[in-house]
Amino acid sequence: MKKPQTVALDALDLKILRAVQEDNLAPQRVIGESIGLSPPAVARRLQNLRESGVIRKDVSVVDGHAVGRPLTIIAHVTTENERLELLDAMKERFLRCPQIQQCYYVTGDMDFILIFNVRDMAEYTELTRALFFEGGNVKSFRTCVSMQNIKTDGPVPL
Amino acid sequence: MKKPQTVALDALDLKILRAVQEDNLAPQRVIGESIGLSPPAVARRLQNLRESGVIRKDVSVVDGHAVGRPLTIIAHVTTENERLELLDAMKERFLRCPQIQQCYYVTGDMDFILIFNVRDMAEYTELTRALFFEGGNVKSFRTCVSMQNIKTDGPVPL
DNA sequence: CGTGAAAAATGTTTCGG
DNA sequence: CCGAAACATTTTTCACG
Repeated sequence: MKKPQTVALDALDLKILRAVQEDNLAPQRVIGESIGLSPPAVARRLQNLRESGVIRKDVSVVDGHAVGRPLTIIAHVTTENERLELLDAMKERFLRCPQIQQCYYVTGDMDFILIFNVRDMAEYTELTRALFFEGGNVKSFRTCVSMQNIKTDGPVPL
Repeated sequence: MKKPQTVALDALDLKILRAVQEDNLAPQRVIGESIGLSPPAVARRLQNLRESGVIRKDVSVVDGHAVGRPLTIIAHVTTENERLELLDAMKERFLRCPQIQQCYYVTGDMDFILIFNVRDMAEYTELTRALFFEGGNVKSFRTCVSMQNIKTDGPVPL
């Protein structure tokens, strides 16, 4: 699974990507029919797209509410010190935390933006203790609770 | 595809969910072996999980860099007026915008948090014009550019 | 509810254009 | 690089414990 910066993608590849971003369990025959290509051709292109890393992975999307984790929380974290080792340590900590679904290192005065998926407020509070207070190198953080997840995991626009 | 609030999930269902959140193309035989279950048993459980909406969808995850959309931008939007119709109109606008990958309606003084996936800054600037300035009902907004996507699309913790 | 073996569908490989 | 046919795997169905 290499990661070349640019892979040549023609119009057919884009159509395939659009299709599998909606449903990657659709038979290649169905995908092929919708874009005018035979199943083997679709298979070959999909294999290339996966091996070249254009398709990073193939997953089921699980509903948080249905599995007892209804809360989405967005946290903004500003760091105390921006020394590289300290930042890397923070990234590692965020990466390891299963309740952190997404983590971005951003410009501006909020250095990290984190998106949590938790059972309830108590679980989040406990996490902030471990991650922000005892974790170190956190100057301040701000918490936003999502009242409505309007859109989640949208496809990459093509 | 119903959406009951709570579905009874036993330990085996959770193991299956953990597996397909990593790779939903893995043969049911492989999943079954890793948790001590026969392929048909895995199949039935997966079908139930999909029909009950616990598994919302099955998708390929596409690398934004590889398809010419390397920029991730987080925008915080505060609304002018919180009348329901106006908020709904905004949600609709954000939903329809393909470059908006995620949209949350949150507590606090930032009413919306948006995550964009765009080609370059010019595209984002153009979008802000259409969505925020000409769109109406936006009091102010703040832009954060992601310098590093530490973690994206993590699994729901189980 | 899980198991095991047939049947149907899907995915893969081969080969000729 | 595509497509048609042969081939291998997987998914599904069904009878049974």
